[in-house]
Amino acid sequence: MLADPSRAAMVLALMDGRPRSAKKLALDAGVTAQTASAHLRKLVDANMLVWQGQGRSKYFRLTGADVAQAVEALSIIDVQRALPAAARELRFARCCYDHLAGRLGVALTERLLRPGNTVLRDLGIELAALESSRRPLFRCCTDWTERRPHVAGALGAALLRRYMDERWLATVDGSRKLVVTPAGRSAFARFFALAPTFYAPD
Amino acid sequence: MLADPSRAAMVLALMDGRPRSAKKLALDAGVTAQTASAHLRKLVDANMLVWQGQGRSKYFRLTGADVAQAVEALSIIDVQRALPAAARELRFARCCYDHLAGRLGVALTERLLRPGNTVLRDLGIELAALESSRRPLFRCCTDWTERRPHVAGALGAALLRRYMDERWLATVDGSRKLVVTPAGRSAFARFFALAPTFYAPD
DNA sequence: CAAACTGTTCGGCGGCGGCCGAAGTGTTCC
DNA sequence: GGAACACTTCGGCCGCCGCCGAACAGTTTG
Repeated sequence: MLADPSRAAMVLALMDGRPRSAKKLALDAGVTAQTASAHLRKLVDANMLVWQGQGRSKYFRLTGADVAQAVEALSIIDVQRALPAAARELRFARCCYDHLAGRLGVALTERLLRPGNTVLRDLGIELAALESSRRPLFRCCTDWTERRPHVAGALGAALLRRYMDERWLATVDGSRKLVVTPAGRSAFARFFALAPTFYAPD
Repeated sequence: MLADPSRAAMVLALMDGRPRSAKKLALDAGVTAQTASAHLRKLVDANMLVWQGQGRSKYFRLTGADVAQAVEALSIIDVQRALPAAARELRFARCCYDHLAGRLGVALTERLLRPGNTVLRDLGIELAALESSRRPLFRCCTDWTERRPHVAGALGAALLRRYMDERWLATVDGSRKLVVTPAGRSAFARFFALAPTFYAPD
């Protein structure tokens, strides 16, 4: 499924967890609508995508976070070689379906797990409320560019939602890439004790 | 790379971490030697396999445990559907490169993490000795058939080695599949408090 | 040395599958 | 109603790539 460049482009475009129309995905992949239609059908048959009709459009999204994780896992092979510039930026911060991944995701997770920290309380995140959802509260999702864990599951999703709501992170041209806003730097410093030097390039 | 059935068969055959000759891999994939040679060259160029010459033979193995994990991650999509009989058995216990995965791997890991347990001491496994190696001592590798973590890294490898040395687990016809011996049942009950009912079919 | 064996390169065949143009269904908007 | 739009189906083209047979290079065995 992912071996075909067009299908890979479509799935990659959906990696931020937001639905897209068939037309948009065709443009992303650089193929005509009828070619895209065939590909999307295959991806749906393979249980990787689901869709929802709305008017005359069909909106597709990944079946679940696990599909995104499987796709992320594949990046490991490319990591070995020199990365193109665009991919380098992805390493710093990106959406993995509905939670935060990359260097930043790993660093924040590490702070979150430090004994005695009060990050969740400071942020006002209620674990009890999240536990009502059917999905697991906490999942450790191995970050394939960093080779270290970051937080996924309901908590991971709630945290990313919060970062976005507060405008600490912003999306870049509709891709999975994320950038830290000035407000975000200040907030991550306050809540997570993240030093300014963290943002320096390698 | 993995989209081709022949290459997939070769990589799958190497998932237990042991090297195999080009000829053996050609047989596993059901193709002639010259076809296999072309595939193996591609897999090496893609940094997925490495080889080592020995006499007139070339022995191939996976580049590392991370490649195995990426391959494991892909199985998630198939898990959704009805599994063929052979795959069902893989779910119970298998090698993931050099450590134990599947239901059994997850269960033993869970016991290992219980507060106050003395499993490592009982087994006589020296963490200090493992720390000398360059690879991480402990890695949490998400089990893609169980969706729960099992132990990887140097410790995971040391544990599997121990299970095999003690003949608690045995390989089945050279595949990744593992079966628990009678001695293994008794040992896992003693050291890990694993109930006999654990082995009952779903 | 020849014989046997492992792995490789070369050349050519064949088929799967991705691609598009054209035409058809259903929806929205005026 | 008709025009514009989103998506699908059909048919046919084309190219990539996996496959093998044949021939070749290097190693082991007698």
